[in-house]
Amino acid sequence: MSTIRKVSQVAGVSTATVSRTLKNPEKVSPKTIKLVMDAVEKTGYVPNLLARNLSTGRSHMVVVLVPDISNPFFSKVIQGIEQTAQENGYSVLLGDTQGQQEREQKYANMVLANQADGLIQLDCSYPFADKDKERAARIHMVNACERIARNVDFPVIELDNKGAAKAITEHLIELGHERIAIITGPLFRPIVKDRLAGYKLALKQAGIGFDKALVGQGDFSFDSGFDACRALLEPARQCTAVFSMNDEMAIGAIKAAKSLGLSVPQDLSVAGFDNISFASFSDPPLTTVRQSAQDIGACAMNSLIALIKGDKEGKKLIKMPFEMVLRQSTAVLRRAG
Amino acid sequence: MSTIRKVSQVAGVSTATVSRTLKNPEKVSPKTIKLVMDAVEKTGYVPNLLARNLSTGRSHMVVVLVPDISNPFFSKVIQGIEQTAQENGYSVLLGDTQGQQEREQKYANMVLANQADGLIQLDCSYPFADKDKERAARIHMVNACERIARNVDFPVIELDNKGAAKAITEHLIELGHERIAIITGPLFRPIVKDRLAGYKLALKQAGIGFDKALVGQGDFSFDSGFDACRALLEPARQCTAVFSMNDEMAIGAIKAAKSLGLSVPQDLSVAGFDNISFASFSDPPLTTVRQSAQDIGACAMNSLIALIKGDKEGKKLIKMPFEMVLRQSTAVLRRAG
DNA sequence: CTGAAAGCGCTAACAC
DNA sequence: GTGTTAGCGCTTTCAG
Repeated sequence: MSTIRKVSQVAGVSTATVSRTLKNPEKVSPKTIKLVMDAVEKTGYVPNLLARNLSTGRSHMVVVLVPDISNPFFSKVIQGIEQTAQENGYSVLLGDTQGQQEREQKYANMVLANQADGLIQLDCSYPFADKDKERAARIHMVNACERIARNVDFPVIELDNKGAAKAITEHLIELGHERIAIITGPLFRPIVKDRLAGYKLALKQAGIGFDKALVGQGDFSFDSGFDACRALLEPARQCTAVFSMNDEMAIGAIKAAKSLGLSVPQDLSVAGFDNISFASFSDPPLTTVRQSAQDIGACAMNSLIALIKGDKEGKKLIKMPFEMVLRQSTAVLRRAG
Repeated sequence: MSTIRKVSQVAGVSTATVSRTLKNPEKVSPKTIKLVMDAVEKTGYVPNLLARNLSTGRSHMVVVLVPDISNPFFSKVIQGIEQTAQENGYSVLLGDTQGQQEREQKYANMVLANQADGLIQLDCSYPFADKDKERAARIHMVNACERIARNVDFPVIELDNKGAAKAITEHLIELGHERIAIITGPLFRPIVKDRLAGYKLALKQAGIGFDKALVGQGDFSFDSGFDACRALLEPARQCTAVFSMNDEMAIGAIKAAKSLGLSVPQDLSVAGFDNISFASFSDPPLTTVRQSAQDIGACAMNSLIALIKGDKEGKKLIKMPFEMVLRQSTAVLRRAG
């Protein structure tokens, strides 16, 4: 390993000059620059970032807490984060937490330990231990996708979940459906509450009563969508459409319908949420709500960078736009008899 | 920020003792430990890892180069890597390279700059610039999923691609198929060559001639699978089964078949590769080859840790086992007339 | 425009 | 067992 000292000796200048040449060449004379660059070349010098980081007190890293990187929605968000980080000279430390508090805290502590300059939390939990709360209040953190359930105050980047859920429910209503079931995620999660609220609002505005029997709960997995839908399709519930809070469960729901001999969308309309890449390749292709996961990631990273740079002005709540994607899994209600 | 010095003052001991208490408590007397721990508690001390890293020359980070984190197979591999890293005190620096050499080099240079202790490359390219080759030879690197195409010498963790492709082709042959098409990925990639070799070997052993007209090329995306399959299904080619080199393309192929009015598996058997989580929820559920992405990731990380620790003994080539997953997208050939 | 020198906060010999 | 001390390699005032 050649160090800055070796370079300075070879170039016949001080280490300060080498450092300046590399970071602020405009403050160095051209001939010195050449001297230094030649020495760098000759010695094969690569600055030791550990030393630079210690010296400057910045690591140019951010930790990203994600409950499950193998979830296609989150992996897109991460992609957006990584891209933006990269463009701004930051690197991403990946913390796949599996929703475990212990792992969240371990990663979050890297920020307290100066290993990272900031934190993006994609889950809805507050990642610090109570004993660290005071210190944690001074760190840079943004919250994306989910909103931290606890009463803490960090920038949030999220979808207009209520609006989007309302829009997709209205779509089903416009198709003539009234017995519209919903498959939720875990009810403690803010986004689930928001989406449920949007669903109820749409029903209410259309003068359709809310029926608890049409609410099924899942956990955002295929299997849970399948199971929930099987239950919802008991004849007594007379359900003709299902709105699922994500695409995986919607695909599970389609499978459930088929397993009961029903066709989608003739016998049952199914709508999803997220527009994961698989949505257009399901059979039938899935009607869903598109939210740009990459944009959310990019936006979250930009907010974090602003915080790190000291912008106190940044918006505290950014709502990302959504877009309906109408495909073939929803259709006009075929009235019986 | 309280530093080790402040803790040492509060505790009335030297900084060395504080450091020892935190890292090698067995070398410190119980009463001193208590003194120090109380001071740590009181000051809210968190060791500055930047400083520790500089001092020890280890960052306990590894960079992972992945061509596309939103690919469900890779995201599982990363999950395996992250899990194992975590268990061993390492963190993962995510480098989503999009296959761009420039980005690969940027991330790879973090290892040269001491920002990371090692590197896992999931793509088939050599991530260092030629001018850095000499220095790069001394760093710790392992190669997983893909094999670096260039003639360099690093541990490789890969699937038995040839064997798996042979097995799945044999499965189709056993079902009575002889006109078996194949949808490949980019031909320069070693895994594609290996899988193609396995396919050819199976045909040969069964006495079936290899027909170039039954080879379609894709790029591992849904759409490319769709397009390739449409072409392969021209009647003149008389193809009755398709083996696709990954599941996404296989699902695209199923869609292509349906779009031509064919049923899967009655009119066309389709087999995939990878067993991504969607595979069991496609319609029909996909026959495929399971490779445990997480195990590959875990194995890669373990190999890297061994390298970092100085094991020169480690295996240079680890072949991971595969497993056939028979579902409903393949069936016995229905002989015409 | 350049150099000397004092750190950044921690670790690790080496003495005691 | 514990303290002293010299770094790790870089940045950054402050003089000149």
